[in-house]
Amino acid sequence: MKHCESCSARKSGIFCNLNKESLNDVSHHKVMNHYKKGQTIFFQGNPPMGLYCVSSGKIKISRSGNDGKEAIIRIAGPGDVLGHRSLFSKEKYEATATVIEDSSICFIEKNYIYSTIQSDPSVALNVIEKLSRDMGIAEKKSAAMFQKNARERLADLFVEFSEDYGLKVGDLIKLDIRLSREEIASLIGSAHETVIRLISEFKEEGILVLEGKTILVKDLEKLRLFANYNDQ
Amino acid sequence: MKHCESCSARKSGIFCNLNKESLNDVSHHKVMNHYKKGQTIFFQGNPPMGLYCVSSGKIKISRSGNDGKEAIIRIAGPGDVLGHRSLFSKEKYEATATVIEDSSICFIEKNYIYSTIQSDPSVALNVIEKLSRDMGIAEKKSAAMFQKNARERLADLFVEFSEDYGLKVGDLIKLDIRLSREEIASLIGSAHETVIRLISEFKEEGILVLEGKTILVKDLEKLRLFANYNDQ
DNA sequence: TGCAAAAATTGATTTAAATCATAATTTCAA
DNA sequence: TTGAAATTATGATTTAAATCAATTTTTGCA
Repeated sequence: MKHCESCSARKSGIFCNLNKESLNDVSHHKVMNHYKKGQTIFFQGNPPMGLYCVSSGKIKISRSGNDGKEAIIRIAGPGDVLGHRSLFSKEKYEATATVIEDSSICFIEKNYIYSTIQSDPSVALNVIEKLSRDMGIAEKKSAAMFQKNARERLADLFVEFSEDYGLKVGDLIKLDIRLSREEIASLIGSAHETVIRLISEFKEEGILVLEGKTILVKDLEKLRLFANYNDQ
Repeated sequence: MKHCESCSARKSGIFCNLNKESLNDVSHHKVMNHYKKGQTIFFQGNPPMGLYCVSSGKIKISRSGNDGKEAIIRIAGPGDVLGHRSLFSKEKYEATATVIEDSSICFIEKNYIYSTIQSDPSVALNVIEKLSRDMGIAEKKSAAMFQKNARERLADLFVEFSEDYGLKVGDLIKLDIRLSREEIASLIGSAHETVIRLISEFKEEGILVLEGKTILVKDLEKLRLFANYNDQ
């Protein structure tokens, strides 16, 4: 069994301030599961029984509309917590979590989470801080859907990906995340054909380089400019 | 000085579980201010010094895009807390809070908030629950911007207003909130002309009744249908 | 390895909603 | 009370992006 103490994802999680002893306690209350690409961790509509702590891999959190159109809320990676929102608001899951890259995810039981929050103010504060940050991101995204056009939203996403999943390859930044054009479209709220067209535009303009279907960023500054300003 | 114990807004706030003694303590650490319509409580970009607790009135929380286009994140009313998100995430305000109806708002200092959260787990849990609920609302809204058209989003908004600000007037529901068409447009992410056109369509279809510029809902069920209700 | 299914691409067409333009109505301060 | 400014309302025009359609490429599994 992998121990929390040695989990590379711990430093950014909600248990980051715990001492060795408390962390050991958490370790004994978690169960680690391994998921293959395509598997579902939880479904929209189900009741939460605890929370999930991502050790490795990538997961998409999505909501399906009544016409079947999927909207991807966010992508979660190592150190991220899943299902906490519904757990704490005492509602059913309002989104579905699907693994997009083989993942190792720890499950921690509801009761244990609540008792830890109540007994350790630092955990409570971490949860509050995390929720607040996520809230800011959600609000920003919601405003962007209205204030920015598809090109700006896509540039936004690629800037974000460069920061979160960017690997240096020569003077390029390789985006180490495999999403279909359809999924990218669901992230920025557009049709997949639009994403394809915009990607080839960015390629024409020397901002992106394509290597098969992986995307490499050639000119991050230009991308940032496109994401932030509205001049065309 | 108005005491928290007698504040009609308390029951829904983050201090709702406090005993008389603790509540008295909160009372002595707050300052109540009165704001006139149009005044600003805090500006996007400023650093938060504490949080605001709405006793009465209504406030709009908005973000301005780089082209000056305003997006209204939400409307806050009695019992709502403002500025907590930025306070807890230790970021600058990412939105501006403007009073749209004369309001009485209590300010509570940052340090006091933090010490209360750390000493009283029930307050921490209330904050966590509130943030989680708000987060769900924000995510739902963000998905709706993509999955629903302007008509559905406007119907959504009026259903929400019926629940939050609806007053029974005969067999109609009067929406007790005064927003310009422009502000309504900024709430659903559309142009104000679109809102005007949709409102008159709804009037034609016998769903809404206009009395001057106040809106009354005549057929809430039909409105719900139009909103394409998708709650869990 | 081959082949069917899925995904990506490109082009043509449509459409929802933005923008532009103008007029009517309301609001509010002098 | 009145007149200018703001808001609401309607119509015409434009446009960004969706949808539809057809082809090529990639993927994964039998």
